[in-house]
Amino acid sequence: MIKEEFKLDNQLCFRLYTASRLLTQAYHPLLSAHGLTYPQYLVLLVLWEKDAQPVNDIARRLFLETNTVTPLLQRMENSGLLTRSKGTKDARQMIVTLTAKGRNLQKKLADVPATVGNTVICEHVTPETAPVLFTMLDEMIDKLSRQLND
Amino acid sequence: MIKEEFKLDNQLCFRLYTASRLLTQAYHPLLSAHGLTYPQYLVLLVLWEKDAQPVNDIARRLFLETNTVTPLLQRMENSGLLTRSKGTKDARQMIVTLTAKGRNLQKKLADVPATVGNTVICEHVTPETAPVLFTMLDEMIDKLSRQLND
DNA sequence: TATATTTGCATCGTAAACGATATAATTAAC
DNA sequence: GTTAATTATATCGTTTACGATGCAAATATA
Repeated sequence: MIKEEFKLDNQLCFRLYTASRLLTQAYHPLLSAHGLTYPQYLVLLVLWEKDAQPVNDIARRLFLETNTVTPLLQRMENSGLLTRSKGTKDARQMIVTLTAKGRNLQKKLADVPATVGNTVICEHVTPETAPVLFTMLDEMIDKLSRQLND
Repeated sequence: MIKEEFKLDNQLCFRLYTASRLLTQAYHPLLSAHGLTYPQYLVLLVLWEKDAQPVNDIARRLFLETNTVTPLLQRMENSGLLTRSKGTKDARQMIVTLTAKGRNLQKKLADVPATVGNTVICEHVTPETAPVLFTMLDEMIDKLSRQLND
């Protein structure tokens, strides 16, 4: 008999991995209609909150490495969503700025959050219980990101 | 001002995506010491529970497509963890079977679940509260996997 | 000020993910 | 019993992720 800890049904990581992938897939039809991928959508969320950020700030906000974000931004630049230009204060930085096309996508994607939100609602995950889930995930993210940066 | 629904801090999917990635990174040193990746570890979990399964069963168990699992299994075959052989009953199937090396890894990875388990424990995520989190994630996975298969 | 270290970004290689498509084997329909 | 539809894998192309490494600019140190 297999040890309890090795059963797939007892794995938190597998659940997170699966839920993340499936929920990302739920975004797919909504985003691909506008030529976007989910990580590209995340970059837009970051820049809609605060435009004209260096690569490093975007990467840190998303808990990603710059070697993941750089090519991602290059593709978004190629599709006309943003521009990348050398920083004036610090010449090492690349400042990422939304184009009009990138800004306007916010209006076109206005119903994405609600649409996806509706697809995840179930018995124990509702607008009322979401804060509990958010707290648990936030604490884990906080602890893990600390530990991985040592 | 950005709409509330677009704020990164209000996104469930981003939390799941981040928690999943960071927790997977926590597995990395433990698994790479044995030449494994996290998805490969998941395949081992599946096969340790039940050996000699067709590709399709493994893929369904992991909520993955066969075009993801096939190359994954090919790499694991190349590293000597398993063998793939045509099914006798149904010649279309590829039956995946662990080698001695693949089976023995279970002993060598014996402390992985506990080690990773300790790294995620935080105020609101403990062995006592885990079932709540499991239920929420399971319901979401169940609902999403249904919706995506229509 | 010259040198060493750090920082910000980029490039490269490998391994997932996944949509689209192809191919062979099985099953269904006629 | 052919032909059509389905099923089980596999292949291909594109986009992430991420470790390792490189390079130029900025900062710290001698």
